[in-house]
Amino acid sequence: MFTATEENYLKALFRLGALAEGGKGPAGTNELALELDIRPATVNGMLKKLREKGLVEQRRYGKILLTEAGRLHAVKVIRKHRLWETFLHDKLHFSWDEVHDVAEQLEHIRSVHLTDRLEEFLGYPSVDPHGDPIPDKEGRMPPEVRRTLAESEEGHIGRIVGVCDNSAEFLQYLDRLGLSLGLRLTITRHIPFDGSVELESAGIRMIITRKVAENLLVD
Amino acid sequence: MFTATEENYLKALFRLGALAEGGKGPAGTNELALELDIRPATVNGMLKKLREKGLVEQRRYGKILLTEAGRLHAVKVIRKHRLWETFLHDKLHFSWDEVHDVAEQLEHIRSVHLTDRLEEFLGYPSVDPHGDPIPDKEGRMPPEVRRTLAESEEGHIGRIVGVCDNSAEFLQYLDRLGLSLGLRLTITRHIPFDGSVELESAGIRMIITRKVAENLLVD
DNA sequence: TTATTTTATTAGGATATCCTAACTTTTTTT
DNA sequence: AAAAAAAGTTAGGATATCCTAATAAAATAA
Repeated sequence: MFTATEENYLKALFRLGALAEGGKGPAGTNELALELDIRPATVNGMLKKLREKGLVEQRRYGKILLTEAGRLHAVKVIRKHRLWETFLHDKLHFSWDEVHDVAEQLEHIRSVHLTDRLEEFLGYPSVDPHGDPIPDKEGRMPPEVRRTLAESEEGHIGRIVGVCDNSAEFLQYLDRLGLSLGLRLTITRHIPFDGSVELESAGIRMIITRKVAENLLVD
Repeated sequence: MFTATEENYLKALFRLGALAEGGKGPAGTNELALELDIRPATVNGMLKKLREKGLVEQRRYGKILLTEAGRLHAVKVIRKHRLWETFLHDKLHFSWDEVHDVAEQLEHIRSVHLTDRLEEFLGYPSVDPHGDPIPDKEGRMPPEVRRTLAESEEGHIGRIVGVCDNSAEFLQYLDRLGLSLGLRLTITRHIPFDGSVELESAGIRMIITRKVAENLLVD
C-alpha cells in the first residue's frame, strides 16, 4: 500500500502538527524538508504523489495538510513504532537511546496480525519507554494521562507535561533543578519519611521535595 | 552494508547450494532467476554488483558460487529469519503458514544487538517452527539433529530427513502413507499400548506403527 | 510599494531495481 | 559436426527516491 518513504513523510507531517484540527496547522515544504533532512525539491515531488494518493492536501504554492486518510496512516505507523520500542525495551532490555533506530525500521513491517498480536503480548501498554502514548487499533491517540509526580507509582516512566503552580518562583526553581517541560524521567522511589520523590532522568538521579512533586504533572 | 535485495540474492544462492563445499555446487543465472522470480537479465546485472562486492564468484558465461563472505552473510540472514519465525510462533502465536512472510521482512532489520538479544529472549532455540536449524552467532549452521520418530518426544516439530531402512518395500509403503522426505510434522502422541505414534502434518492427523516410526529420521 | 528575502517549483541528473527484446555463447541433439 | 535448444548477456526503458542549480511566486522589509 505505502512505501517506507511515504510513511516517513506522513509521520513527519504528523509530528509537525499538519492537521486540519488538533494540530499546529499546515506545514510548509521547507519545514517538512528540514524535518526529514531531504532537499525541498525532492519533498516537492513526493508531495505530488501524496496528493494523488489522497494523503495530503495542498494547493500550488500553498501549505500542506494531512487528510483524514493521511492522519490515520501516520498514527498507525506511530502506533507500530511505539509498540516496537516497548518490545525492545521491556522484553529485549534495550536502553532508551538504542530503541529508536531499530523501531524506525520495524515500524514499516507490514502484516495484518503482527501489530495487534504484539500489543497483546506486551500487555496493552499505554505508553512507550519514552512516555509517549500508544495509539489504539482504531488510530485513536489516547489523551495524555496527567498525574502529579507525587501520585505516580514507583517505576513509572513519564514525561513532564505540565505544572500545577505557574508562579515564576516555582518555574525558576524547576529551571535550577534542571527540570523542564518534556523531560523524560523514571520515578525510582517514594521516600516515606518526608514524601520526597527520587527520580532519574538522562542517567542522573535526583531527589525532589514533596511540594515540588505535587506541582509537577507527568504522563 | 547490504540492501534487502542483495540479501535475498545471497539467501537464494545459499538455498540452491551454490557453495564451494558442502553444497550442490555452482548455480546458473536462469536457475537463480527462477528461484527469485526475477528475469535473468536483471539477475545478470545484480550478479555484477555482487561480484564487485566480493560476495559471489563467476566467470563470464560461467556458473555462480558464493564466496566465504557471501556464504557468511547468507547464513546471518537465515539466522535472523529463523529467529523471527520462532518469535512469531512461540511468543505471538502465529501459525506455521503465517510466519514466513513476516519473517521475510523482519530478516532485513539491521541492528548490532537485536538478533543476539532476540535469541537470548527466545531461550537459544536450536530449530525454528518448521524444524529448520538456527545458525549460531558465528554463522555456523548446526548439524541437523537426526532422531527416529520413535525416539522424539511428544510435541516435537520436525522434518523427515531420512530413513534407516532403504528397502523399496519400506519406501513404497511410506509413499502410500503420504510420507516423503522433507515433510514437516508434529508428533502429537506416543501410544503406550503398541508403541504407535500419532502425528500431524499439513493439518492431517495419522497414526504410524512403531516399526515405521523406528525407521523414520526426523530433525 | 518596490526591493529583498524566503519559500516553492521546475529542469536535468544520479542510483537502485526491475522489465522486454534482441543477441551471443554454450550445451545438447541429431 | 551442424542444427536446435538452452543459458547467459547486452541494449534500451520504466519507476522510486534522492540530488543540485535555476527560476517563479509569495511574504516581508525598507
